[in-house]
Amino acid sequence: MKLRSHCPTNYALEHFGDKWSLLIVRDLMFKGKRHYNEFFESDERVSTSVLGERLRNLEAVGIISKGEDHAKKSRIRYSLTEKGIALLPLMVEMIIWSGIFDNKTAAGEDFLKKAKKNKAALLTALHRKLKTEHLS
Amino acid sequence: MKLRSHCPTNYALEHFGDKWSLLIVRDLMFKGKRHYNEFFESDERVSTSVLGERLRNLEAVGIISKGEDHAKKSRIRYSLTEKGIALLPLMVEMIIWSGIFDNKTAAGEDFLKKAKKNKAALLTALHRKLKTEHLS
DNA sequence: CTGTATCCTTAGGGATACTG
DNA sequence: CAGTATCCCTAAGGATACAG
Repeated sequence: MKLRSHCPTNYALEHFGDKWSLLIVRDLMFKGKRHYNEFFESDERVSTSVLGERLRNLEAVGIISKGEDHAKKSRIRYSLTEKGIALLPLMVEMIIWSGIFDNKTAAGEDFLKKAKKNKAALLTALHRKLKTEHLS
Repeated sequence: MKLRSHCPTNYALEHFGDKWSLLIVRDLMFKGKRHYNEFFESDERVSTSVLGERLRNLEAVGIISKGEDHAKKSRIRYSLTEKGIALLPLMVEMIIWSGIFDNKTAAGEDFLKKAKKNKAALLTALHRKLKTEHLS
């Protein structure tokens, strides 16, 4: 990966600075989705070519990993890596920011209330959950 | 602004989900830059056309605002709006994340240490500073 | 089910010149 | 100084078909 600069903001943007990558992270992190077809069916209507490319890229930069589903070996299951799980605080801040400024997003009221009341506790709980579910 | 969905993650991505917008926010937020030529001179080497388009867009979505420089009325000065300043926690989390995983970024050691030691205090201090400097 | 491959169209972006 | 306008090329993305 050749970076435009070594600024930390830029480092992050070169990893996931596009309109699709973090939607996959969101699906893995908050929606319990783990399979290709589940990502494909998300509301934003990604195309197969874009989805394939983003999955490949996220794996290449170490944010997600692929493994076979233990229930059905022909089925591939995606997981967040440690690097991916570490995006949790960033994702939560994104949700909070949108919650403040998007008056149309009624969804997630409960989440926002929790985040406002005790953010640290919410992060700890989610972090533990992700670790047990995604790190083998 | 026509959104692909009303998911909060998507709302945020539709605002600044590209490789350039948050670099401008970074310059305003952490580098004290306020003018066109200063953004243009940043390390990532943005082109004039892209810079112009991004400034226009960030203003259109309410993250930055334009005003004339009180020192020199022909000079335009950019400011973060309240909506832009509210991106502070998100930006800080981005920097922390990159600080963990980018071993080449030695810069900002001091910032990272402070963020780890007492994040809330750092945020409060920066937030106050931004409010006094950007909100007239 | 989990993807690739292909085709085609559109959007992003670099370089440069130019304007108030 | 603070941009816009233009040109041109490449990258991104949608649609569809196909493969293991």
